[in-house]
Amino acid sequence: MAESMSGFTRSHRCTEVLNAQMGESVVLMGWVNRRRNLGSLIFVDLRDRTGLIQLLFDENNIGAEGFAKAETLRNEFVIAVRGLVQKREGAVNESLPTGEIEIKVLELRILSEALTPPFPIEEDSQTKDELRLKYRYLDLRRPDLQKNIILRSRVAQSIRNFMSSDGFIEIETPMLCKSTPEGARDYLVPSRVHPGSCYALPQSPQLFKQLLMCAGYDRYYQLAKCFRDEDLRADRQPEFTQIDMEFSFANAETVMETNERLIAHVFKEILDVDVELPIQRMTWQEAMERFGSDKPDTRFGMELVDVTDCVKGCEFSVFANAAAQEGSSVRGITAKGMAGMPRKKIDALTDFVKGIGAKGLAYLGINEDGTYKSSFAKFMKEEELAALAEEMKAEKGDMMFFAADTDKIVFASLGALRLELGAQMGLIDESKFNFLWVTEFPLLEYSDEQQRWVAMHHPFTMPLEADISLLETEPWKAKAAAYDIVLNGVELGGGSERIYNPEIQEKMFTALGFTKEEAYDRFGFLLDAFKYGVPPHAGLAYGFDRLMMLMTHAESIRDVIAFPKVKDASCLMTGAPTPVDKKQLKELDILLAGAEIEENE
RNA sequence: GGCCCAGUGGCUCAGUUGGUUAGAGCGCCGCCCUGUCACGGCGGAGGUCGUGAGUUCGAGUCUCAUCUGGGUCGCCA
Repeated sequence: MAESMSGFTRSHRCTEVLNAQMGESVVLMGWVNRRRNLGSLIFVDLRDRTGLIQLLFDENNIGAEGFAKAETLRNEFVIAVRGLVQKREGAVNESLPTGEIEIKVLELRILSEALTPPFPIEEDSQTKDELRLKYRYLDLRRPDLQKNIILRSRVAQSIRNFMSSDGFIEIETPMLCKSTPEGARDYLVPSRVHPGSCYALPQSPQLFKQLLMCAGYDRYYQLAKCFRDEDLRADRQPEFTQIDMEFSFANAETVMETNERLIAHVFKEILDVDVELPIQRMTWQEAMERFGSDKPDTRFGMELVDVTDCVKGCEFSVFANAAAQEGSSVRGITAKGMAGMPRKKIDALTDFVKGIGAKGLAYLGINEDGTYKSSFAKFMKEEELAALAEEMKAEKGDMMFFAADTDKIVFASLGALRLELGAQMGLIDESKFNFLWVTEFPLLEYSDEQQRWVAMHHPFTMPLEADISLLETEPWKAKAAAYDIVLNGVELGGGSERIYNPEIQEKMFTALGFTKEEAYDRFGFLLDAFKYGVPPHAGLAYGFDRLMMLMTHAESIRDVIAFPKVKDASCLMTGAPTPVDKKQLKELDILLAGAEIEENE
């Protein structure tokens, strides 16, 4: 039987009692975290979002009736107590901030009883995600998750404070937008008033923020909800939050400089971490050559080495063929001290890179006695192997791995292998925050699916000034005035200078294979806007969830989002998405393939 | 869409080469206990092994299919 809290006003949260005087009367409310019944003494750890405090129930204080009620308390009951703050008579609990004090309870109200939870409400949950997400409201009671969610709020506040004081205006942009087939798949929202037509949920506020620049708001930012109907990953949800910003009369330099100050501000304020400024910069080309990735984890070395020249004309045809072909190469990485790696493990790594797209993995280990252990040594001369080892800077006891294929596959497989080995060998210092700007991305990339060149970033990305002329001749060689911010090998965010010159924009559309009509059909409102006076502008957007994941050292993005979705984009708690009422569909004038159709209704 | 991993009392797991009544810890229920804090002691309930089919004298264990969750490739301008 639930009791009323009438007459009770909470005086403190649990750990806030530390601010109270000894002997002071307090009123606390919260959840029963654990009870310890000693017979005629009952201890209860009361929990709220601030932590725990011990309650003492003694018949001498609370009376027979109150004590009998205390005996019925179970985990997760919601209770209110009135009592006195006192020093503990027994031992101090060193592991609690409130470990020296307790509340001598004089009055107890049971505000809400609780079923036994389906899994323990405790830190470092071992429970399967499936169950945690079904009962997310219970999962969210766990202290580590509460810590993440509360930290997220603090980070958001810190960002807002910085942006506001740096002259940015927070502006909301629409959730119901125009669908544009470029980019990720849209979530569509059918229109009732316009049968057959749909809104799209925004993949990002990109076009709106550019229009805000046209409108003269100069510096905009927003914590924007974004939606992409693509498959999920450990760091990808179908709906997520961007820290989105745009600057007028600014170039990449200004954007990067401002964001370095933002990052330093947030990391100092929230984590007391000093981010060394300026943040290191690296061109896309350099990132690929050295790390095989456009988002390198610079917390450890094991960089890629190009040995194409070294193996040209050797007898090992896999190497020789790749070395001879334009756009292909042979590259390697050296795993220090791993020459003794068992064959089984090498095979596992080979399977690993095959999963990335490589055809195989060549290895060359130098045993302590100077002999080789290798998948290809028999095809090569002793001096060729020695030259290869020297190029790789490998010594006795080291293991080298090589990939020979198109550059794209070589980079992808060695980049992934490097991360895998780095993790396996324990080379990664998890306490580090290594930021990095990756600049000068290619403007275009080839889409195998669409059989054409598409914008790597988006179609409004400005080419580097020196490359503008390439747009009409060899657009695939053009580089973009785009930049990504990378943290510990995770793409935190990206941005670019935008095209504001209609002639360049037209060339860009041409390079992408759009006719002028198609371009106007999709983006006419933006192109029109640019005719009425547009400032040069540039911007950036971060994945806020990813930022939080890294700041909290969470393993999954789900651990920093209150109500995340699972792999197939459904919500295990609410069951969304669900079939909808036929009446709703009828109003929207839509037929769904999966829905039952009954004509005579 | 492909590949990989997992699914055994409420939770987390063990379960040997297929072989009697499927185990443990925690939790839960009951009794006892005045200084516990992962309280302690005694007793108890609770699972047919995700689902379906197959192989077999016999399946938690082997095979196939399927469902659920996780990871990853494709995808994510």
